[in-house]
Amino acid sequence: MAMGPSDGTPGLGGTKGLFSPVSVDRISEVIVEQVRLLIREGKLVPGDRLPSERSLCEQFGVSRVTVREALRVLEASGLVEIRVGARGGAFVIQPSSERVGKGLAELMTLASMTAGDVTEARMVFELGILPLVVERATEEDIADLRALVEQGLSALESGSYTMAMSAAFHVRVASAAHNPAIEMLVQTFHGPMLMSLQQAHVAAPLMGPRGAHEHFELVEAIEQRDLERARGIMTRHLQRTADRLANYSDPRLENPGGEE
Amino acid sequence: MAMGPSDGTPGLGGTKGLFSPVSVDRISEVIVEQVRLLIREGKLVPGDRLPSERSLCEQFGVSRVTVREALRVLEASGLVEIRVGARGGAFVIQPSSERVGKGLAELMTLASMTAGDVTEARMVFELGILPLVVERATEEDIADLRALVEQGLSALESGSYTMAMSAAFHVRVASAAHNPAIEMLVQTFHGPMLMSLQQAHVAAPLMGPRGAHEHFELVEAIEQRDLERARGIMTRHLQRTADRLANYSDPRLENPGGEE
DNA sequence: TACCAGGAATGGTCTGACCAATACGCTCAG
DNA sequence: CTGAGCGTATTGGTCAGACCATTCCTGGTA
Repeated sequence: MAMGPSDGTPGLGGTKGLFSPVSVDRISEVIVEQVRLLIREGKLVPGDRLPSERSLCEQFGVSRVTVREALRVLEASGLVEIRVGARGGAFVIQPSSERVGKGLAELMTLASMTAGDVTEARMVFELGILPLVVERATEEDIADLRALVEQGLSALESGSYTMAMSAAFHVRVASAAHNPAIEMLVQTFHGPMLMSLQQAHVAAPLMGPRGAHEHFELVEAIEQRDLERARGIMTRHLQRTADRLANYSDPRLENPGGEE
Repeated sequence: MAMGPSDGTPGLGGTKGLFSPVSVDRISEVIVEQVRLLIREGKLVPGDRLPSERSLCEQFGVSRVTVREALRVLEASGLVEIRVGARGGAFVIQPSSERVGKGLAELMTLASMTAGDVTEARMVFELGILPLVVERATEEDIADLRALVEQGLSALESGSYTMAMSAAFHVRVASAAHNPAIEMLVQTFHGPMLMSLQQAHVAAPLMGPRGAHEHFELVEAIEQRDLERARGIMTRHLQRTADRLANYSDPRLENPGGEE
């Protein structure tokens, strides 16, 4: 008999008469908010499993549809991961820098930003963190960077160099600053960058032997803790990227085709 | 009679035998991807209205539940906005810097970042953009900033100064760089910052008359296109914030209570 | 002309069912 | 006793049809 939210018991037991806001809208949103809060408070930590959908229905006093919509939102927000089958369910996950950056990249792609905007912001940031990187890079960081350079060089020879490889290098450099916020942001920058460049099929021209060699030199400078040299190399490297990008008529990211 | 996805017609007409990937999972995800693509391609632009749920059901050949789950994901991703009532439906929205920053702030809050991490990244960025700001700030920018400073001063007198006001000032400064990517990032930084600070009830001590005066001076420096002075002021300003933050035992953002 | 009531469009929710994927445990053969 | 294999229970994914709440528009009435 489909009791709607109009009768006395809208589902969330105990809300008789003392609603806090005006919110009568969207029960699923209330559920989302509750779970979000539990996660933020640490009552739910990554790895924890939420009750099954059917169980949540009972606890919240709502139908399965509503619970499922809430779970969809939580999943889309990157807070939980849903697995099917027995012992499945919604598991709280650790929002990794990678995951976060990816979601943001999606939105940046759609925002009103030009490739030039992104490049400019990138220059500010990647140059700004160099002091930190030069100061804090560990041997492991440098070893990883060397490996990436090697990998890049051989890929370049075989003609299989991709923008993703360049992005990986820059992100790894940033991670040597040993600051999660910085790492995430650099990662974020490369998302929309990649999309734009790959769609325009300009990966190869952007990264010639010269670029690869600059990567090599940069690692060297970092290893020698030579900030000025590192800064010089990075400036040249990014500036060249910016210049080449400009030659592609600076297409808006959300419309890689360009139409002028 | 509830035809499941097991019979010959799993819903999305025309997929007989030529699936591209292995993806048979989650029909709603396919719908999300289609809409996402349409938006990215510009076939759907902000303001456009998607067909009604019932109409989408027919077009996709799926049930309303499935369509609704897809819409939930799109909504959570900040791509559409859903309005009820006649002439309602799902409307494509322009992903504003504000909206994007908010979503990211949520995730940053949960990621493993300390307030110190965020502050450090903020220093790198806000200092790095100063040259752009000093160069590009328009009269309108400066007028806005002056207004914000005024507002801050009077709020300070009446004891009603909030961190949100400080955040608004810094974001407005960043927007004077006239680069959407930069503006969004600064906005993003202030999200988790605010949460952390407000929960710790340290808004007031962080922003005394001295901080307000620094805001004033900064605007002045920008107006005079005096990069060095602006840089000096900003450095002092942020450094002081960082120092005070450190006194609060650098609590992890996701656990403002601190437990050491 | 101005206002208000009714209707139509649309999202929000409910119910109850079935299918698909998965993991656990039991049975039976070796 | 051990291992392989097959059920079976659990759980998410989907469907169908229904009703309610909100909102806008239209047409009738004062």
